[in-house]
Amino acid sequence: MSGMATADTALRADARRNRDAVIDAAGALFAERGDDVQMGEIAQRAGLGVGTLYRHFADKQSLRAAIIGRRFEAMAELARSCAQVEDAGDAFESLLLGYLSEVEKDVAFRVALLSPTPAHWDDIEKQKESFSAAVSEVVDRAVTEGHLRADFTAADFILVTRGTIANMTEEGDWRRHLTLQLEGALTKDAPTKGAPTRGAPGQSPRDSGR
Amino acid sequence: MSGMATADTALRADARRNRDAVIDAAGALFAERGDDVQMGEIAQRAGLGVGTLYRHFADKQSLRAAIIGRRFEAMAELARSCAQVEDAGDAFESLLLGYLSEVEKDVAFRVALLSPTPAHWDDIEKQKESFSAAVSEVVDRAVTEGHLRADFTAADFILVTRGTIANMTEEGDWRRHLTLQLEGALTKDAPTKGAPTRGAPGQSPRDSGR
DNA sequence: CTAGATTCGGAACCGGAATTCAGGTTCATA
DNA sequence: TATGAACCTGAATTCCGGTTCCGAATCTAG
Repeated sequence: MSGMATADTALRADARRNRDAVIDAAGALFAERGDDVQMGEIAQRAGLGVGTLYRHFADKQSLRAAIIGRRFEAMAELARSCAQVEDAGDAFESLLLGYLSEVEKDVAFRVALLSPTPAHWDDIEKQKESFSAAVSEVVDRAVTEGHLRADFTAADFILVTRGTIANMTEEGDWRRHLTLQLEGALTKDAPTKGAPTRGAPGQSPRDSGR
Repeated sequence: MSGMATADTALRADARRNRDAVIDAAGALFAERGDDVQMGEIAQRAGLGVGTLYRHFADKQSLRAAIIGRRFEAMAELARSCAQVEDAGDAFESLLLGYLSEVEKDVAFRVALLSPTPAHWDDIEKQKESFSAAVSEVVDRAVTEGHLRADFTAADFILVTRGTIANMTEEGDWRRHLTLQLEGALTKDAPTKGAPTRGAPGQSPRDSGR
């Protein structure tokens, strides 16, 4: 029931240093180009030989898992910290925005978030749950205080963010999408935008985005 | 109407038959397992040798493009047909639901919809535009008649559907996500759920076309 | 029915990327 | 400092799936 993960196994000083270098290099590269990065490139960027990567990670898959794991860990951390924020609305907002802006920086993470979890990932499944729990806290509080529709849940948070993430591409502007979703998710007063419900005097159909 | 793409080039009878077989096989396989299907498997399922696939398509990429192209074509068709529906609300609803339920059946199509278009795809870009135009018609009409928020556009339709598609996975239930989005996108009455605000005519389990 | 062009089959070929491994090198302890 | 375990390197190897190639099989015009 304890130190199981990767950590403390008394590595030789240089070994640990190198392992970290690998993680950094891989993290950066994956974040930038997703999965299409080759082991050789990672090694190079870390200033090491490929063999070294394999001394620390069984295979590419494991390396990636380690990287993604970190991200999840960080997100769980973020969620926990947001759960401490006084105002429920602020807590929710900072979680939502914080999460998304973090995700925005990492292609590989995005891919991981959009694809069904690859089975053997179950140690990451842990982190996910931890994250989910914290999110739940924040969401529930926001619901209770009337910032979100009464039936909104942590699962919905995932749905909404996943949707937004799917629109983090060249053309599709995810903030717009988020707004669209929120103004339905947010409790009905929505001061954010001026979305007039009333009669619709002719609006010009040909109207480009912003 | 006009004969367009690759079609009628006077192929030997059996050749055309085989080509169709390839398209069917590939279509089914891609729809089921996305990109991780090998040429050999497609050939086998079509009851042909790999060589034959290459007689009809330059490479795997082209084959896939052909398949995806069909789907887009079909969607454009769907959109055009929905544009004919009398009631603007019904038109929008049937387009939205029709589109999504079609997409739901095809993994490869989903992937194509979520990933940035691979450059050389430009003949597909055509179909996309055609689709987009028809969607625009439907959407604009729905907006004018007050079924959708005034600033809703065809681009938003893409955002919303893409978001929904991203949630077409094992656990995440996309219908719920769609509801969440709609109740913000739809003009402000939304009584569907036990939301704290007032209510008006609903809109969730509507009828389906006529 | 026959010749010649088309099309088919599928084993062999290839390129690219992950993974291995046989030394050389570096750390840490006595 | 000396010594051996731990670690590193990177060329060689393995894997894997797309693509090619050409004799064999099939069509169709005449």
